[in-house]
Amino acid sequence: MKNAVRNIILNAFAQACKNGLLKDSQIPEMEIEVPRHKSHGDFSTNVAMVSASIQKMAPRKIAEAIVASIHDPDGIVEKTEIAGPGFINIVLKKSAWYPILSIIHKEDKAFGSSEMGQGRKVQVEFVSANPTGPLHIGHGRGAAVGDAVGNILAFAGFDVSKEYYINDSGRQIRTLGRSVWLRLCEAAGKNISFPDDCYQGDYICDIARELIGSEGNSLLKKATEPDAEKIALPLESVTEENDSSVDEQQKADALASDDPVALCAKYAADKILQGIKDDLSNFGVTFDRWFSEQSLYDSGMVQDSIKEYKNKGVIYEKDGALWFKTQMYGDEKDRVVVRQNGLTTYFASDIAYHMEKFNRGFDRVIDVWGADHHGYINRINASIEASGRSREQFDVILVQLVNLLRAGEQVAMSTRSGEFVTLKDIVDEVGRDAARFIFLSRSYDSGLDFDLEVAKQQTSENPVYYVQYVHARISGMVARACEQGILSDINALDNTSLFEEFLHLLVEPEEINLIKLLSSFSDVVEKGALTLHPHVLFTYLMSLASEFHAYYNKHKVITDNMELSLARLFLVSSVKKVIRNALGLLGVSAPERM
RNA sequence: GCGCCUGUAGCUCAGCUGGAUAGAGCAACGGACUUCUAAUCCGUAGGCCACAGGUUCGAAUCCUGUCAGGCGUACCA
Repeated sequence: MKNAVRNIILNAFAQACKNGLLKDSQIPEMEIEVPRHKSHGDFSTNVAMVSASIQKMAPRKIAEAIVASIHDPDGIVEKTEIAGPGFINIVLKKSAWYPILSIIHKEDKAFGSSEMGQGRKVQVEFVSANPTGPLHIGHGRGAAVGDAVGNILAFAGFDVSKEYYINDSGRQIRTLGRSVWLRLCEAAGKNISFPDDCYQGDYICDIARELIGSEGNSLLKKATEPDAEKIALPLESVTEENDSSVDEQQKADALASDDPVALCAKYAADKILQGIKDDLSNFGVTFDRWFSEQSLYDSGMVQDSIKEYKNKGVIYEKDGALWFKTQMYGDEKDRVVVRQNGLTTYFASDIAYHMEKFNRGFDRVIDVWGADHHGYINRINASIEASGRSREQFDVILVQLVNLLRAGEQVAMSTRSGEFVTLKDIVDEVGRDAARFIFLSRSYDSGLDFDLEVAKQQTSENPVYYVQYVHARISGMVARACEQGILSDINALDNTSLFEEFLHLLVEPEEINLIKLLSSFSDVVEKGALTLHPHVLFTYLMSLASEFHAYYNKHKVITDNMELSLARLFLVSSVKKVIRNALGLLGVSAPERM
């Protein structure tokens, strides 16, 4: 609808030029917006004001010229007015809105989608938590955001691929192996002192016990050998002993198959990763690809990319280490890619990974990170720019922290001690829908208070029910209409021509407001895709639900008046479809019954 | 010190690619169920949009500075 109005204005502008009412045919960036106040019409444009300097005319004069030249072949404009400093306000006829309802029914699950992305390939990488422990609440927010952003972009016409990057290489995996091995030695009856830098959580002990069970005696036997616990060395020590060099893959030594610590690492990482996959799947999040960091080493991609950047002169040697000239691209200082001891840094594989992403043909790459990683942005930006890609092709979504509360009281969490509330705990306690909806209720630029008690409540304090209730209510109404024979069956609503002749009976302000809101859904999706901010859909859903509840309380849909009932059923059924589509983008279900 | 995010109603936050009279939920107060689901609705009250300058026809929105909070600032991941 907004586009229809835009065309009318653009045509009027051109016509006004042709008639000599305007001097210059140039149209600057202008806006067609839905005004805050209903008294300002259905749409409003600032085109006259922004053209003032080009036309060298007073805004109101320009507005008059445009309004005088408006041609409205479809007869959708009720009236126009010039207001304030030069706004052109446009009021549409009620009849202009009705066709939206048929469009919603015809397009159904595709209503609101667009071709904005023109099929461009976009990758959204999110969660990507290290497989060294279960997902916690922060990962949950990242998962909800990444998944929703991906859904929205896909709906807006991008070719989206969702990806999880598995950090299955390097130091932290070695540490995981050490942690498990030490717990295993402990279980074998040894008295060990568990280092601070190892993973403290109970799940490590569980894995150690499992490992004893599945691997039988061989591991247990090794664990009882004298000094068994002493082989639990950090990655640096292992590689130093083996006189590792830059060209060697750091993982090869650390995960040698005859090393019990390496065996523990492999087992534990697989186990934990499987848990992560299960938790995400329970949370309704699926990925198109799980990408292994180790595979970048195995394929030689890491070394290749280092070589390539060396050739370009952006990687250089200093103090026995290799540095990337990130400072040249706006970072505070240059960053190390390969350390003195020959081990690559995390940055090295990230350079390779991002290079690989673009090599796979993505036009655009979006990373979703926890806000505590923001210091990393400049680095990755530098590597992408140095490879000749445009900065526009890469976005980082920084998701701010989640503050977990229970009935207003902060829940103490410490990853260090291993005492934290996992995503699984939260989903088990409050449910998937409530969790996802709350995660997406606010802009990820802001910190989020997540109160477990509120999320669990089935009251108006909990927004997810407010919206889902609309969907369930309408389902109930449609079912009743079928029982009463007003509709032959649920599918009767798909036959739009049966209803169109009665739509003129929809004259109540609440009805027109609802239709207007429905018609703006595609604008909301577009805004979400443009800004990469899913919470705009949350806000939209809340206003749509609110408008519906108000309507419901004031007017009966099913009445003795058959024709009016049909028209209203067609309206509420449209609301139902849009609610379902919008909730779907956020990964929240739309129940038929509550 | 430097960098990123945030500062809007009592609380939690929308609004920020500049627009006309500042929005919602919760909390508070007063109302509405012989009714298609009261998990709902209607009404009242609540604001120097952190502060100070600037840009312009117009600033919560953009720029600069100040203050406050969170996070970051490794040859860690």
